[in-house]
Amino acid sequence: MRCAVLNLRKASRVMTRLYEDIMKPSGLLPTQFSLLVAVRARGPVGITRLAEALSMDRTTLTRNLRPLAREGLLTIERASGDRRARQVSLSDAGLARLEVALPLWREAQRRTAELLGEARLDRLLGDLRAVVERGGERIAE
Amino acid sequence: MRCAVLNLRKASRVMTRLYEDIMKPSGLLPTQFSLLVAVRARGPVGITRLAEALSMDRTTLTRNLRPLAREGLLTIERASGDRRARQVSLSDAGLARLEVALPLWREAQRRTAELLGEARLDRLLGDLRAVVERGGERIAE
DNA sequence: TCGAATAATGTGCATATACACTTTAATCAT
DNA sequence: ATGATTAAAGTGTATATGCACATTATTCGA
Repeated sequence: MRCAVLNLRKASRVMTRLYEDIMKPSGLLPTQFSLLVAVRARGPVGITRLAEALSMDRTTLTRNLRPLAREGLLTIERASGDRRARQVSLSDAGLARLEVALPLWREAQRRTAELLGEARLDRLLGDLRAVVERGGERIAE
Repeated sequence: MRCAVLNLRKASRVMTRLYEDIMKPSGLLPTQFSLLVAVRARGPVGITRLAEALSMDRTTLTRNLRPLAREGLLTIERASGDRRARQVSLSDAGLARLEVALPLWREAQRRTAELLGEARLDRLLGDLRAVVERGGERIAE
């Protein structure tokens, strides 16, 4: 069917399984890997800001952090200034885990490019970003 | 980041919220709507076959059927021939619900086309289908 | 300064997702 | 015919997702 949400969700399921398979030896699921990468790129960062960067609901992020914090891959600490806020940081173990996962992630990327072709993949990524940019503004309401 | 699974999942979240908002008055979530449409198109259909059509794990489908069966929108009955199999069918209430939801779905489609432009949306749908076709074959292994 | 509005986060609940394992029934090979 | 294999489906467990509501702390206006 020519339905945007159905086709996005279907493709999302397929791609998630592909990355999961390849990245399994790292012990990280694709979402968890993305989360660690996002935290590494932003240094200590608040939950709300991190959620916005991932176009993810804040409360979803809170729970997605849990298994990673449980494993000690990142830390969630009360901020020094604002006592409401919490800062998420990558731990040394988290960085080490990322280094295990990165080659596997690159292999999954390679496999994806092989499936679709570089040009089509680039085009798809651009269109997906357009969806996020143009459709994601409701979040700020 | 130039990551296929991250961008697909992000876009999927954004688009899901957009459709959810618009379709809310129907009482159907996007996944549930897609499921009813898929059942309507296939008449009485087995769980495994339906799951394949949706690129969805069979056990996920089993659980996704539950709230719809609970509301009486579809029925799940033992097949006459094979006593292992179950047949999923759309009920009259399901059909009625679909007719409530369809105009809302069309509005969500219209809004999506407005956000991306017709041409870009068509291109995106084609690329997503390519992901499903080329990446989804692992399921058959 | 103190009460109201705002901001950052967490919880309860429900759905979505899928792997590993189990159960039951059909089919197939000998 | 019967034991082995295959096929259809369900369950246990864990993560992913987000809305409604609650909590706590900051900020801001009179």
